[in-house]
Amino acid sequence: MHNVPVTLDARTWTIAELAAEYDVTLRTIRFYEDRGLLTPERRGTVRVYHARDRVRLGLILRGKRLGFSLDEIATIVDMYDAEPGEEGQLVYLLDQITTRRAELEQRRRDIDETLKELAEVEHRCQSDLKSLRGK
Amino acid sequence: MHNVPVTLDARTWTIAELAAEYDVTLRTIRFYEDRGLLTPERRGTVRVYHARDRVRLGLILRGKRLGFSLDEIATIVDMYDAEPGEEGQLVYLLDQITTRRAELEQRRRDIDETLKELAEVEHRCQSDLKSLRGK
DNA sequence: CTCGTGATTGACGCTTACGTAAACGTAAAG
DNA sequence: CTTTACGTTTACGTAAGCGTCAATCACGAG
Repeated sequence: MHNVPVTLDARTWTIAELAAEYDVTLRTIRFYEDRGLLTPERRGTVRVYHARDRVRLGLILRGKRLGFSLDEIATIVDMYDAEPGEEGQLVYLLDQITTRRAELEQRRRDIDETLKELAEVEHRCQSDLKSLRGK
Repeated sequence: MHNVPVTLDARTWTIAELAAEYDVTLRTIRFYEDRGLLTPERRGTVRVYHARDRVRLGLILRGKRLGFSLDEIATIVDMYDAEPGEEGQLVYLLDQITTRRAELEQRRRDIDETLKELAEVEHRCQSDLKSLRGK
């Protein structure tokens, strides 16, 4: 079903390449590894990042933009490549999804309200500007 | 235009009431005051919160849910009750609004993508569950 | 061999956003 | 007057999320 070819897609990245692409520091990437969010291959002592790591980094940063903590991001990101596993695991995952979805929908409501109010402030500003210039 | 009656709406709140209503600690509310986000009246040494403060607290917490830092929240919240002021100020405000709107719209895109992907994971889980039970 | 480039591991520092006492003030109730 | 409830300031503690050295290693080019 969701089996993925393992060795096709042989492209790899260095830590510096990923850092440049996503505009974060090496320190940040290594920190995410410390926190268990990334698990690059080691070739000797050096880190080698595969497509999987690259995708995960993208997910992590998106999670950050959404205001999740790294711990929360960990549980979210881990859902993406969870293996089928046993029933309990699946049920747990589905529960997590429900929770996260509720949070995200709340955030979207917050955003919409804020955008609406910003639009009002903007209108105020613009009419204030007009009456100031039209004076 | 946007003048508001000053003394109507005489209802006030204690710090504990606000804390209970918004489910935050007293410490948190006082901290926001330290950071200049709230400016309750003082009756002697005691803090007295008016409708304005209550609204601002709501805005602050919404900003937090959106993942803004308190500094960013400060600039956002301050836009809401900015006085007409001079032209430069208005232009600055309009610029801020543009910036914040762009951020919020990015966040909304992030949310929508995440929701979409969560839905996919959910489908996977459910079909996995079925094949596990139907087995 | 040596230099430069890019990588590594500590380890300490810093900011944000509060938590958590400690010590004290005040006002109404018993 | 003492207790109780609710408030206050001061101040140190802490977790998260990195920044910023410093010292070291590996390797290809000259």
